[in-house]
Amino acid sequence: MLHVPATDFQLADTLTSGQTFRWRFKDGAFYGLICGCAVRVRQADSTLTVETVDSRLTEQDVIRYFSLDVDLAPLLASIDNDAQVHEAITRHRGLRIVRQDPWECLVCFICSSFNNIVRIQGMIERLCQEFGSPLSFNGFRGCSFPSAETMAHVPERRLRELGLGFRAPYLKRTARLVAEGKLPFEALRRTDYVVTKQALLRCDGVGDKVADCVALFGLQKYEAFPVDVWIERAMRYYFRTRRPTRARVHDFARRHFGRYAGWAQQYLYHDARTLRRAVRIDANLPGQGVRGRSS
DNA sequence: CGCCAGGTGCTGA
DNA sequence: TCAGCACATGGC
Repeated sequence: MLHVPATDFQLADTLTSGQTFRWRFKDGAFYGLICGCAVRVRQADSTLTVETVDSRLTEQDVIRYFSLDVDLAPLLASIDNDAQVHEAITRHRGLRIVRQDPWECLVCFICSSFNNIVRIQGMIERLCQEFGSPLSFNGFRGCSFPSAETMAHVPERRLRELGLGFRAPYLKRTARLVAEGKLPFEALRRTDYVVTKQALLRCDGVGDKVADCVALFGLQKYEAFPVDVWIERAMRYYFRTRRPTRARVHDFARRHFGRYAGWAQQYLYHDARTLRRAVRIDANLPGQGVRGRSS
């Protein structure tokens, strides 16, 4: 059991903001994997409690995964450039971009195209149960994420049987590319955003939006600004006259928000979705109801 | 039944 | 460069 100091951090906002797909909330805690170790995580004030039976997990792993080493105040100040993003920051302050495994991140966001989050989660979970290794913990049955080598050898038909649809051939070809070492994640982590994005775009099933997600969530390219339907809607705020095409939105956002545009994107995205969801009932997620508004 | 979901690849001006 | 379309699947 690890107790990790976590100031200026909101676990629930972070794990329900759509950047990850495998965390599950149950009985007051989040169940998932950090660095391949099955964990149960909960937050009380400024302390994170991480339970695990895997002795390999260190406090440093947790700090790194949740980006607790990032000084949030100056970062948020740098993107706090208009009333809309200011509201989003105020409502969800403490939301952080996590550091995901780039391969897992790539697969998840290839699955995300033309899809909804609930179904993406199901697809990923079936993929792990079928081709990952079992990892149980406190009655929580988890699975490791299948390697690129494993997925490169799975027949496309088997992927389709998991409900992956037209993404099956994309995943298969991308897995082969990664297994052959033609997408060197660790090298990309050290290079700049433009080169990284170019490399990601060579994968099948990866366009501008997915490449930006992997660059942002998997490789910490904080300038990356993924533009999906939700962000497109939120960005109409800045486009009173011209029609906000995705290319124009992307260009504008990187100029308007600067080096940490990706963080602005995540706050805007999460805020837009929680506002929409506030009128529905969603008992699966904590703190996602009507919050911070009086009427 | 129609519409929507964290889009991408392909085609034709 | 850019609009128009097909693409699997499930929830509402």
